[in-house]
Amino acid sequence: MAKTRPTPHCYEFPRAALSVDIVVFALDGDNLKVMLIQRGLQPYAGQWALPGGFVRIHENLEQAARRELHEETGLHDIYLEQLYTFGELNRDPRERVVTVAYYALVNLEGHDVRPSTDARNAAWFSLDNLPKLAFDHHRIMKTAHERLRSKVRYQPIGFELLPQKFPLRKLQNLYEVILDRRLDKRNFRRKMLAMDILVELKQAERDVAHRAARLYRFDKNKYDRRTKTGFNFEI
Amino acid sequence: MAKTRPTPHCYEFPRAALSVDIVVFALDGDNLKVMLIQRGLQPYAGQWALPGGFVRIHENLEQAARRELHEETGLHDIYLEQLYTFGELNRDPRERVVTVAYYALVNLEGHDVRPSTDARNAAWFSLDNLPKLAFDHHRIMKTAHERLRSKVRYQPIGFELLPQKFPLRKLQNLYEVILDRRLDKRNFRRKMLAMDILVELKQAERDVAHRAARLYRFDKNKYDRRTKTGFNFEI
DNA sequence: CGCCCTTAGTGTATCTTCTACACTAAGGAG
DNA sequence: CTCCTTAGTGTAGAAGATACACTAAGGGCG
Repeated sequence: MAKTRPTPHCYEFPRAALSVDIVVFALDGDNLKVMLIQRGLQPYAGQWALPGGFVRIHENLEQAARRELHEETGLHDIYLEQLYTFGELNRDPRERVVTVAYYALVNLEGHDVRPSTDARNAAWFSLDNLPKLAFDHHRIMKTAHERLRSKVRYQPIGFELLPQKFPLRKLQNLYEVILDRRLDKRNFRRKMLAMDILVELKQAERDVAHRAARLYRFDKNKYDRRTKTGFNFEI
Repeated sequence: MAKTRPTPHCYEFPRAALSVDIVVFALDGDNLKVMLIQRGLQPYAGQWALPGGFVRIHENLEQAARRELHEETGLHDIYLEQLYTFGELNRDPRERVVTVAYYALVNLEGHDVRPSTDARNAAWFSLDNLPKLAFDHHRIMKTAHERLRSKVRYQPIGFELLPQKFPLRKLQNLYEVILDRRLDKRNFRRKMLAMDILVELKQAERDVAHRAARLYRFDKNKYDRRTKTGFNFEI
C-alpha cells in the first residue's frame, strides 16, 4: 500500500480531496472541553486545528474519522456521529478540500487520553477559551457545539461524557454546563428518575469530603425498550 | 471550460468522486411525494433514482445541489438543506463515490414543476408507493423522511410545502400527513395561532363547495423576532 | 470527640399546558 | 330552500412544569 513514490491517479475531471475532521468534546468539571492538535506542517503550521485528515480510498467515512482520531489523539471506541459536510471553495488554501465533520463524546476519566502521542502536540481547550483555529475549523466547532446543545436535550447522549457510574449531581452538572443554565435539583432528579432509564447502584461515591452520593448508571437496554413503546427522552 | 476531450487530472493518491443527491418532498393532498428521475445511463439504466450528479470543482456543495436540481427537474429557488453524507465503499458499482445528500421542500402549486425537462423522465411518487431505487437511494430517502418527520416538529419548515397563502386546515393536514397521526382541530388552531407567527389575511379560499376558510401566511420576520426572545416553535 | 462544612436527598402547592370533546355558522350544489 | 360539507369556536379536567427550604450524612479539623 505505502510506496515511497506513489504512482499518480488520473481522472477525466478534476476532483476535490476528501477529508474528515472531528470535534471531540469532554467534560471537565464546569468546563466543556475540546481536543485540538497543533499543526506541524503548512498550511497553518503551528496553529491549532481539529484532529482529522484525508479519507483513504478503501475506508468509509466513519472508519477514516476513527483512524485519524486514534492516530492523532489515542482515542478509540468512543461515541462518534456525523455532523455536517463543509465544502466551501476556499476553505483550504492548497486546493479544493471537502471535509466531512464528525463530533465525538468522551469521558475524561474512563479513557486513556494521551493527547501527545505520535509526536504531535495535542491538548484540551475550554470551549470559551479557544485559540485561533486553522482553516474553517472555528465554524465547524461552532456547528458542533450547537448540535451538541440541541441534541443533548432529546437524546441520551450526555451519558457518553460521564464515567459509567456517576452520581446524579454530575449528570445535572453536565446539562447545566452544556445548556448553560441552572436547573432545579429536585425537579431534575424527579424527572430523570421518572424516565426509568437509570439503574440505582449499591455503591456510593468515595473520597469526597461530604456526604457521599449514590451512584447510578444509564441502562441502554431499558432505554431502547422504553423508546419502542413511544417514550421520548427529554430534558 | 467544456472540452470535447478533457485533459486528465492526476493526483498523488486515489480520490473518491463526489456527488450530491436531493430528496425533493412535496405535499399532494393526503400524500407526501418525492421526485424521482429515471436513469438513462448505466449503471441502473432504466431504474428510478434521486436527482443528483457530480460536484464540479468550482462550485460549492449547495450550488451543485441547486444546479443538478434545476437541470433535472426545473426546480429553483426552493428550500434546501443538507441531510447527511453517505460514503460506504460500494455504494456505486463503478468506483468510489461519496455523496452529500440534501433534502428539498416545494409546494406543488407555487412552483412550475416540469418533471420532464431536459429529455429526462421525471415523476412524483408517493412515499408509500416507491419503485425500487438505484444505488443506496432507498436508504437516503429513508434518512430524509426521518429527518423531515423530526425536524418539522420544532422548526417552521412545513410552510415550505404549502403555497404562501393557506387555510389552517391545510396546515393541520400537512402535519397529520408528515407525523402520520390525527391532530385535534381546536387544539391545533389554538396552539398555532398562540405562537403568533401567522398573519391572518383578509382573503378567503375560493371555488370550494363549502364554507370558505380564511387564509393565513407564515410571517418569517415575526418568527425570527420571537425566536430571539427565547420562543421555540413546537408542534 | 464534637463541631463545622459541604453536599445528598426529599415534598408540596401553584401555575401552565395538554387533552378530550360537540355544536353552530357559512357557503355552494342541486 | 334544502342538503351537504367544512369553518370556526370554549371549557373542564388531567398532566406536567415550576418554584421553593429544610434535614441527613459524612469527612475534616481543632
